[in-house]
Amino acid sequence: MSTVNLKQLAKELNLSVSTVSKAFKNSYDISEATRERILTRAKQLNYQPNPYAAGLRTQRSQTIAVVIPEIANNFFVQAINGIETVAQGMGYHVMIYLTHEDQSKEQAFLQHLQNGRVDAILLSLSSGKDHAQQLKELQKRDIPIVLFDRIDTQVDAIKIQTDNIESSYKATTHLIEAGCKKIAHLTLSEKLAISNDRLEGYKRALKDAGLKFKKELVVDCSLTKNNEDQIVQLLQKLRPDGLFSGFEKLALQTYQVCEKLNVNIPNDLKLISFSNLPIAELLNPGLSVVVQPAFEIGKVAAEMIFELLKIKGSNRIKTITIPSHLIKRKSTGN
Amino acid sequence: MSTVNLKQLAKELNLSVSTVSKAFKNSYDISEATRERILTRAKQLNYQPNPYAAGLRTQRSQTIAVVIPEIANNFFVQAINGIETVAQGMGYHVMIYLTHEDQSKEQAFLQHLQNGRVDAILLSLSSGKDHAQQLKELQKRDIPIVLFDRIDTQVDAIKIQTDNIESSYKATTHLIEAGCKKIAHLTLSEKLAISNDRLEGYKRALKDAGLKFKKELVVDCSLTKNNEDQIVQLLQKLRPDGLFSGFEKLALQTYQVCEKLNVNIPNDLKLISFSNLPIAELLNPGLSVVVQPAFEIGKVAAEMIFELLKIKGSNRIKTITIPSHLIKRKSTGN
DNA sequence: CTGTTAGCGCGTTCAG
DNA sequence: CTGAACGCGCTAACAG
Repeated sequence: MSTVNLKQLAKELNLSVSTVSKAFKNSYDISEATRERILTRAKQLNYQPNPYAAGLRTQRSQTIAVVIPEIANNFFVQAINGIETVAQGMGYHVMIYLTHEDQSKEQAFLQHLQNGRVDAILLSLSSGKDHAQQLKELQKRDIPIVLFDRIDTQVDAIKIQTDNIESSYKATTHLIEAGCKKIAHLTLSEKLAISNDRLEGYKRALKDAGLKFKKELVVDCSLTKNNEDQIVQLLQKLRPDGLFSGFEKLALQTYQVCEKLNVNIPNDLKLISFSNLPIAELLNPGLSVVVQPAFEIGKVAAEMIFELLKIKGSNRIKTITIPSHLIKRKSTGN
Repeated sequence: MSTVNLKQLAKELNLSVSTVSKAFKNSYDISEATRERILTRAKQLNYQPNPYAAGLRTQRSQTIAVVIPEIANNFFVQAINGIETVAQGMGYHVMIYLTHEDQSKEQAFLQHLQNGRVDAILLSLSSGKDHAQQLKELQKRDIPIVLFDRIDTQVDAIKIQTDNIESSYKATTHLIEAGCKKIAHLTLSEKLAISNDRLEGYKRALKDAGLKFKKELVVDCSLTKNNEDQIVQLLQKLRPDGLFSGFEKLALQTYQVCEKLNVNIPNDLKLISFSNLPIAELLNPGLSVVVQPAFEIGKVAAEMIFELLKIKGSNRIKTITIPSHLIKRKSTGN
């Protein structure tokens, strides 16, 4: 705790608290001379106004919360980067809450954060069941929420996402063009819009290419914790020649499985995945990737938050979509 | 802001504020009956005590700050994970501040954070010049600081790090055992203890193996932003057969350069690096890695913070070292 | 231009 | 067992 406070500083200067206080805010209303004097002494004593006391008065914490499923995920890392950049520019502070894909924890956070600790919440949903109900509760309060990436279509809130359907369509088409006839798809929870959209893009691409959609080629990896087994099953029993993973983590697990099973990438299996691994296109031989504009999404989401904080109330619902980037890898392509 | 406050809740119940307040803290001193009544009604109205008002009274924010150079770095991500885990368990909140390797920004944060916004600071230094002076200033205040990973030997504070010298020794020795005769080393700022230690381990390994240390084989990548050029120079002019990178980012850049220059890893160049990339040993063919116990370091650092917060004042300086893990890659090894 | 006063929402003596 | 009253550090009328 800052040891010197407003009262002490005022006494030092033989001024009243309000005068000193105003010297920091209203540049007018205070003579330049005394203002100078106050600021100098304040610097000397290293006076730091207590933000919470100020916030108590102004009803603002200058803080936003970022609630995300996990942080060991390059998408979220880059998103945080974007968020933090914007927040820093606005003089705001960023709190991080990790739900670890635990929906009850997510709910607890959101509930708790209604207490005024933060002015707004940036939320990316955990892969649990429908969040609509719980989010509607929060909509009633006046604390703004912006959903990003892992959104829920049912909820009326601002949403920032990427073009999941289109990107998935392109990714799947990429595999088809590379000669794949039997393309598997790895996905997370069916309850997430993001999963459904990616599945949808995959389906459409198959359809447009005249390939049949087979349900058994789609593996939902959210239910069990042991996704590896599911992937092993998929590869061994169905022997797909292409695989489109909707999520980086699942692609990485696929790599591991392939190594174990002696499945050669890209000869035996061509792989493409959503991923924000640093220079993924370099490190992953044979892996084409769909790179989400994570930093941008974070940035835009944060900007929306600050817009909302200014125009409190004008909560026109809108969804912003920022396209992803498909990076093709030669070795997959032939 | 939580719409219902203590006063309103008290009025609802025909009780005084203090009674209600005590119902939440002192389980004694309040009859079980009224306590029950209060808690139920509180839940109904979704009463959330304002943490800042409470903190104003108790002089605690229940918040810790994590000040780090960057977040697009797997070490820091995992460290945050560890920190957040511990903090969450303690009911604490975590604020993130990214200095982007900008020392003036770092200083500004540390300065600013003296205002009571956080109870303690977890700090990993940016790669600037000596931090000793600036940190000593902060030592005078009563806000605890724990340094982790990127520490400064000059400062009297608790420090959590890994066994940089030993790990680097092992890593370099690994290259030597793989037959390398001319081993380069990539490092960051000389001002960071971590860089020096890693360099030191490298030197010792060379010495013990009877290899001469050559200054030109060591590239300090902190000064210029275009590290790639430096690496290109190194590889083209000196043609090392082994390379030990002290930092993940530099190893990744080396990969890129090698691809451009058509240098084959591991045939032409054997590579080993500190890295916390997810399953780095899988994704990076030919790359042996030194994996830092990032999560553990974060956890221990956070635990130290909470110990400090309890035993305020007893700031016995100590350094905790947690060993890294060397993962050898067959392809490097022969 | 400066000072007085009254809260922001909560915790905490101290009476009763 | 309960309530009245004060103060945490600061802002914002309102006076002067």
